[in-house]
Amino acid sequence: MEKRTDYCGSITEKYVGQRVSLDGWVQKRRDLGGLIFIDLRDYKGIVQLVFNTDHKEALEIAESLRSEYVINILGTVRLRDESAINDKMTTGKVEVVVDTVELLNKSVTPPFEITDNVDASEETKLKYRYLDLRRPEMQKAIRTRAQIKHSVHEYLHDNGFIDIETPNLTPSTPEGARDYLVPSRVYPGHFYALPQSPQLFKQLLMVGGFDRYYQLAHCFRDEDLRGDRQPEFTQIDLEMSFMSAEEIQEVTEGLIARVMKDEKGIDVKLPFPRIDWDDAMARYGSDKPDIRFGMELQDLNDIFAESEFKVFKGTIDNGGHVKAIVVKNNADKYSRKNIEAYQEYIKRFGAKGLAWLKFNDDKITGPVAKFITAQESALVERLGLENNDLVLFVADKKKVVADALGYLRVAIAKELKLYDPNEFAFTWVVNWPLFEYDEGIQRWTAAHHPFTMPNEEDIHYLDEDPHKAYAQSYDIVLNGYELGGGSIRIHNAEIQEKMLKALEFTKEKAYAQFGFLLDALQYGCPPHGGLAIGLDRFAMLLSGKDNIRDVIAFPKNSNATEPMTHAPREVDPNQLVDLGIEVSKTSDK
RNA sequence: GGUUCCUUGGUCUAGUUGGUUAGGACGCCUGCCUGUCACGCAGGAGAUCGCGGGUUCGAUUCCCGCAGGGACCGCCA
Repeated sequence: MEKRTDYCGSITEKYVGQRVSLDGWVQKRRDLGGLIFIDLRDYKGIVQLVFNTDHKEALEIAESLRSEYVINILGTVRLRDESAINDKMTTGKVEVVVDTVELLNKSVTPPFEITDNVDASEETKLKYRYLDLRRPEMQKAIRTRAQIKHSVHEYLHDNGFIDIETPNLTPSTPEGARDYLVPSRVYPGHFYALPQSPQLFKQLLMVGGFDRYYQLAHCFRDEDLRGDRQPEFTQIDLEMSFMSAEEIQEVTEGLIARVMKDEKGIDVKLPFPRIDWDDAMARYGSDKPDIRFGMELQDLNDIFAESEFKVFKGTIDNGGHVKAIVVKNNADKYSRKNIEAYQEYIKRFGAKGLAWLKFNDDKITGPVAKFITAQESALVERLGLENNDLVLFVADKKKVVADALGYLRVAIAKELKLYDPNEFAFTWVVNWPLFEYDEGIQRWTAAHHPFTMPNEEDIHYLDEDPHKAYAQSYDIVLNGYELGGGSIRIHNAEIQEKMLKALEFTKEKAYAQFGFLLDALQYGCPPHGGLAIGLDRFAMLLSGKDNIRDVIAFPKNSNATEPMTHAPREVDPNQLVDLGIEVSKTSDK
């Protein structure tokens, strides 16, 4: 086997006349008889090889080559004839005349072609992930991810952060996401949990005197998957002592700016805009607003408070909201049928209906127009209606209005291409509520996590009316995705105990679960805070993908299984005996 | 846990009043071809129509159940 001198994708005019040795996979063979062309591929690209009767032995081997065979060749680079130039290839002006070829390995016929325009199903691609990974766009995405990690390590190292690993076998805590449990053999009936995040450990590192910690931490959450959620994922995890929320955000902005520069060549504008959580919900119907376009939600309660239109007035009288978005100059693109399809869709958020009207020739039309004639002029003025505008109303409870209109705003902007898909719009969402009400379990839970510091001026609410408190927490949002989030933590044992009490922890329960933290807070814990950025989502967005599967080498499918290795699998009964575990029949799937 | 859609050669798919030789494209195999790059030409192989049951003279097609897959809601401190 000849030592490789160059990569296929880098052979250009500069190489003309040079003798090269290339390794790669056979992309395509075009056999013209006494002349054979082979496209040879490596991760840098494809170059055309020529086999002809000048080198009969090589030609003979070339006849037997098939897709994905692995070969090494020796040959000479030459310019193609003017008529044979292929503008679609970066190597299209040249070709390599092969005199010697060695077959390094055969391949059976692959289940799908190794190309970016692959038409195989997601399932097939995952089953043959090692082939999927050979595709150029996958190579690019996984390499982008690696580059981001490299930039992160450099930036954080240069800024005095130290990389510390925290345990993966940790205690389970019932707050938050469902844990992946790992049974203990030594103590049957006892379990470790895989970390949902290194939260408590990084706080303890602050107590331990490492005032700038970071880690590319693997995290595990046993919850159902989405396009931007996998059961195991990686966080760029940061924690700092003696820093304010603003200072932590500044460091984070520097980190993001560095990655954007390294990976995309983009100089992002700093600082990123900040928006209060309350405003984000009111204006965008989302705690992770996509600010690349407008179409903000408009509150119309004052206009419709005395309306005869019962649907609106009734909602307002019951403490609900009437809000609308205006689709500018595109009313003609939306038929009654389109709008009813959207109405059907938003029912999943609990919306009972979708009222709408169109504005043309200085008047409103549509099914609800006749009910709101009294408010027409006020509405036209408030919304600044112009010809061919479409107005979509949702009247309901606050959360339903936000969910439904927040969804419609994004879906319609995407449909009408109201933003540049190559733009990267970062924003901070700050000043979150400290608590949120969980309808499912009928109690208040921590909006961020139980170790989040309330705003200074709200600390007194912890004793009086905890649910009025806002928190020193912040999310970093990119193009409508929650890229990361963090907070200033509670460093005072007294406040931490009040917080746990507000969450209805008894003192005993609090100590049983978080005793080590409560203890640590008493030994001179420095003020501290931090945040974590989802590496997978960041890589996904920088790669222009819409699923984090595409930036994870071996991801799970949407049912949290892995079609290639068939994880999770049943285990040998003896393993269960060792662990003192019995699988109940009813849970057997 | 729920809603909804899907499952036909290796891959992607067409297929309705229930009777078809289950059609196409790409891929694969054989032969021919010295300027192809979506090479071309000629020929060929390859499908128990996801599994089980039901209705029917007859089911890829209709019904029920199951399995697998996708999207979404819940869930994701």
